[in-house]
Amino acid sequence: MSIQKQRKTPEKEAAPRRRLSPEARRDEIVDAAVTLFAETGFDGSTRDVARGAGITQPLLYRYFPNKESLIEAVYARVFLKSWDPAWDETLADRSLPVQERFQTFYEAYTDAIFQPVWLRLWHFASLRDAEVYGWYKEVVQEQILKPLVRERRAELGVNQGFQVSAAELEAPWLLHGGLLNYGLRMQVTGRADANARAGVIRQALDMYMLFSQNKLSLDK
Amino acid sequence: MSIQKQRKTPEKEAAPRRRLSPEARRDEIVDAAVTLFAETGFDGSTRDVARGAGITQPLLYRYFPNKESLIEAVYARVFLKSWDPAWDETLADRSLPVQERFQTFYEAYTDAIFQPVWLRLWHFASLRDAEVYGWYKEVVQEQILKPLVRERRAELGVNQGFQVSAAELEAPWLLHGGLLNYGLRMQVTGRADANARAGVIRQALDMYMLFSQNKLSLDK
DNA sequence: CAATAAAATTATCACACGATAAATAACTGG
DNA sequence: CCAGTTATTTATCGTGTGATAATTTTATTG
Repeated sequence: MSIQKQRKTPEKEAAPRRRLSPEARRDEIVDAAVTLFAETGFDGSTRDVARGAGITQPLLYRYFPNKESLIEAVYARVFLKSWDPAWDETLADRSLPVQERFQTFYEAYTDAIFQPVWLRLWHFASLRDAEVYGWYKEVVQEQILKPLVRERRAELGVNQGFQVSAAELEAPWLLHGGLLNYGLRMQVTGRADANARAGVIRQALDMYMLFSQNKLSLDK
Repeated sequence: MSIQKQRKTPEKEAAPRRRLSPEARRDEIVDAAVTLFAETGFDGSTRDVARGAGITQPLLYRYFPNKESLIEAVYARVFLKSWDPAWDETLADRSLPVQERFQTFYEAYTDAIFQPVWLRLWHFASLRDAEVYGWYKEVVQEQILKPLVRERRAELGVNQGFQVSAAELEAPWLLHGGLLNYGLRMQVTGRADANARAGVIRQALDMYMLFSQNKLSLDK
């Protein structure tokens, strides 16, 4: 729909540039593929990818044996780089309240993933093979939700060891899923307000803090 | 992947049946399209739809002017019938506590939509045009979330009139979105346990009841 | 039972797609 | 500045797709 026939200059059609290093060219192809696939899904054509990268379509096959391997390169580009190692430290910093730490984290995290490219590619990928979803589920659970439960326990003075049960993860999953769904809703309806986002995150954390306090005081 | 070359009987290939009423044939085509598109997305071919319906591909064009109109028929079939009018009464029955009413409702509702066909088609549709998503958002907000806020207010003895502000909808949206996300997670990972589902719904409603009580008592 | 309306099939078109082979042009080392 | 390497393009193949026209088959009815 928004892809056009490539008309860089109205007159001269010929593209002047050529002969990049293999690494640079490969990067450009993946860039173009990310952009296209985020719009159209993975059924976007290799010709359109090539057009986006400013090359001819057969050249693509010098860098990727087939379309599937290009798709895998797109996965790697978008999903693997979406976790910032600094976040682990943010979450573990016990000089601040849990709510404050996770507020900071979730604002940064959603800043990274609440973007059309990430959200749409993630959905397209989840629908086409369960592996990507399984990988994402694992990351969220181990890097975000389990730390949340453990840190909250510590804050409330309850020591149940390092293990986190599936039952304890349900509430965090509900809120994390709610935030993800919020991101999709904002993206589809076109609105994307950072202030409102911070408010929703705050409310989600409010709910968890209240719930966990209530739950743990009842268990005593 | 699971679509095969149609081999009803190993020997006799010819399909004996023909000549249905236009309404019946149309229904069969839409059925087949729903099944196929839920698997492959809307890029599933008209030939595979026809094969699933046991007819030849050009016949499809006697009932639908083009593929797009077939897709719209699929929307109508799957999404429009997904609301049971009896649910409105369930939600309004003030002889029961709000939590109990919405527990009953959400178990029935998720029973209807936590199915591969609904969830996958909904995601495919949301990704391909925002209109479907907008329609769904409206239904959820007006039929489920606003009633939830109003009924909860009444239960807590707070009267703020009929209007429900966007701010008040945030918490319900978080939990509803969390449930939707839970459905997707269960579907992708292959697990679908009705007991576990009821438990998650209960927990979501617990969280909302606790949160709304806390919020409204602070506002007083 | 022949005549007729229309449901269904056969045959086919034009085009877009993924992929391959051969030809060309740009950079590099001597 | 020439030769060799290789990045890039041109040309093309086979297949699958959405869609249309012409033909055949089925059921109904006078």
